[in-house]
Amino acid sequence: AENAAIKNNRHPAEWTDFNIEHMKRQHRRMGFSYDWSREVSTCQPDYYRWNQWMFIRMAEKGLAYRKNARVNWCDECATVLANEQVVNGCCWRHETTPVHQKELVQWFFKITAYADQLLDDMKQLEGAWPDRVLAMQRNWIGRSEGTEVDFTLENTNEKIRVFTTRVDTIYGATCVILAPEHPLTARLVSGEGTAIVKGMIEYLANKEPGDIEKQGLFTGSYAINPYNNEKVPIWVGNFVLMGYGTGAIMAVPAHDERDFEFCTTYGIPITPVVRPATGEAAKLPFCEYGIVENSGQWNGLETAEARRQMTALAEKEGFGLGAITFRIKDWGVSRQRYWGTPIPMIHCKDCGVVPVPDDQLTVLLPPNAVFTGKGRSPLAMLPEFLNTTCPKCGGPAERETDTMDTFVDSSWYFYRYCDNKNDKAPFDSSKIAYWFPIDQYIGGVEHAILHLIYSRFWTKVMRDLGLISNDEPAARLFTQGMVIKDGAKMSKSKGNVISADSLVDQYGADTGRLFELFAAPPERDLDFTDSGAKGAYRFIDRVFRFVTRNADRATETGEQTEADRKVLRKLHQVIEKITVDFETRWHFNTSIAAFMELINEMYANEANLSGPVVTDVIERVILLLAPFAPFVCEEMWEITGRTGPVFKQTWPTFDPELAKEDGAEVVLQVNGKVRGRVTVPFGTTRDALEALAKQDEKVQQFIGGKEIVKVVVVPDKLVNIVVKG
RNA sequence: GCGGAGGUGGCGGAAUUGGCAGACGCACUAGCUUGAGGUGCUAGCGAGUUACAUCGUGCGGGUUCAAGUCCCGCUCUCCGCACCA
Repeated sequence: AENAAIKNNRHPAEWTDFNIEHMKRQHRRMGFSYDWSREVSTCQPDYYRWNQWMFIRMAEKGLAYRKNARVNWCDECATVLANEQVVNGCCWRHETTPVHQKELVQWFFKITAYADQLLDDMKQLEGAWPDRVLAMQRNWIGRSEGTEVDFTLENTNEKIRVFTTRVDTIYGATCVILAPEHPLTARLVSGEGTAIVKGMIEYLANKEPGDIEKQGLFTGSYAINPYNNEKVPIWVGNFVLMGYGTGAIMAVPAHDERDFEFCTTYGIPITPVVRPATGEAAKLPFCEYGIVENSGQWNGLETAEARRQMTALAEKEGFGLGAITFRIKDWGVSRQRYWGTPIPMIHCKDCGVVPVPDDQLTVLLPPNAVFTGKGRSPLAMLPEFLNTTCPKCGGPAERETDTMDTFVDSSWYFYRYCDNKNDKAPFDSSKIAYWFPIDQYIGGVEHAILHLIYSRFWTKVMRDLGLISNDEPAARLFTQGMVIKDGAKMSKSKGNVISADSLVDQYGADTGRLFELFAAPPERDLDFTDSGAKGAYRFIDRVFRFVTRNADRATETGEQTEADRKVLRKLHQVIEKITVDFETRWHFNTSIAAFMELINEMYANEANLSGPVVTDVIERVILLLAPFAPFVCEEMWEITGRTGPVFKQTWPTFDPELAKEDGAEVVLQVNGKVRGRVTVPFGTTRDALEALAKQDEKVQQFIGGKEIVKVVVVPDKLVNIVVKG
């Protein structure tokens, strides 16, 4: 079949299946034992075992724990989702299915304990990870420094703790606002109010984030400001988040836009307490920073200083403290799915939650699960899985039926890769010390706050467990762009997907590869166009034609020609360029452009090339193109009588002498404008260049009768004559 | 609103260290080849001009012999987050 294809001069595009078979054959010939039918998967039972082992170690340290929580729930998946897996209020796997809240007992990883480290260690990643990924993580972790202050519920000793970053504006606080879910809300509000609060919660749950209208309800109660003992009304506000800070805020309408909006809506007074610093214009309508006023003993202080001093007072008097709040929450890892690592915990009536002993791992998934897509996890419906005995007391007990989020697998699979046959431990630490951190990690930006934050967390946990010594999983990160079609990200719901299969059917896999690499540098999104793919197809054809019709010229004799020298020079320049592109910046689009220039040069000189040179050039051309279009290169390699697979050959080297141009082309400028050019031997002296420039006819036209102010000479590059008048 | 990345021909993009703007490709135009062309080849292709001068990298300034590249100010586009107190 191979030979028939060549004889019939079949087009490369038709070779796809044929070539896959061919590659397999090559592999067998070379004695590779890779089993093409088997996919590598992280979800192997031995991997479950080490996930479970890790989970138990984390539980021992309090880093894995169980609590009752309001969690995100996707009806489509019939499972819980982590906060990171909620995108625009919808499930990350079902972009149009809104997530809603459910109250459940769930397992969590204490990623919040590492919030500061995740933030601080970004210093190690600066410049080596893309800025936008670091920015997204910083934003997601959401550290903010502020003060917690206790207001007192009027006529009681009960404290209402609020979190603020601007305690310096507390004299301007004209009300305290509670989140609808705040425990105090239920106690202060009764009758009709209860229904209103319930309405607020429902309103929030069903509203797209971004266009939520502020709703408020006066509780009828008042709170005392500990700084000035003034009483302010207590409200409930739908825009106050229970999950952030303390779930209660003080509103300073004069200096905060959101508070202003709320207070003007409900007729709550506005008291300014900050004026602009001297010499600074008032920033309207909100003066955020400046000098404190209307604030008793603090008047005249700069806002930042007031903040420090007032926090210190709160700590001294015991009604508050400096506090750091994070936006990131603990990672909910329980899933009510069948797939995923079973959580290795046992619930005993008497002993509580007991981990499965190490020597009883792996807890395997039962093979006979029934999938209803409803109710409890499939595991909970199987008595043979569910019912067990307590490892501690031997009494009857139930297994945990939740499985782990599959992001657990991806958080450390690359460590297991280094020692994947180890059945004594997750891995041998010395092997990790050899390989880690990963020199270069490549992936999509969509994982910025999912996989890329989880794996950083997991690395720190394993380090603290004494398993590894690196702080970060990957020294460098590269995020590739997406394929865009008709101005939009390819997605099934938009129906604008170009499948790899159809591209392969139409043009062949090499064309698809070459087009993708040529259309844009890899970090950028690339626009798919059919004509662009056609261009790549045409180019491969062009290379193929040249190679096949010059394939058997090796035995020709003859002198080296001028054409030979030209083509060889270009060849060596291009080898250098592609080599450097590969080793440094990965701008394969420019590599391919250079390669195209080489092919153009070969076509232009084809008639005058000598046999030995053209044979030599063809060999290296195939080697150079192979990374971009491997299938057709394997074919050309065989057609031209060469043996062994291309991918086992060594990369061509370049000879700087052959790559060198005959001379330097020097640009002649007058007042920075190009007026001529000369070709000179490399290393021509400054004086000689200046003289040459002044002799140039065109240059003389422009300097004639004018005073030469200055002459700038850059050897081998340019001469710029500056004239006046 | 906050954060990040960008703006170069009709289009995708190149210019890596401040030194010829527009490499390479697509599209387009003309010609050749062909029985035919969804093939191949040759030439042209930023604007303007008969030609030259000239103008030209989002806009306005600046530094420099020289700026797409450096500095200051603005603007628009895309992406992420967003009532985070």
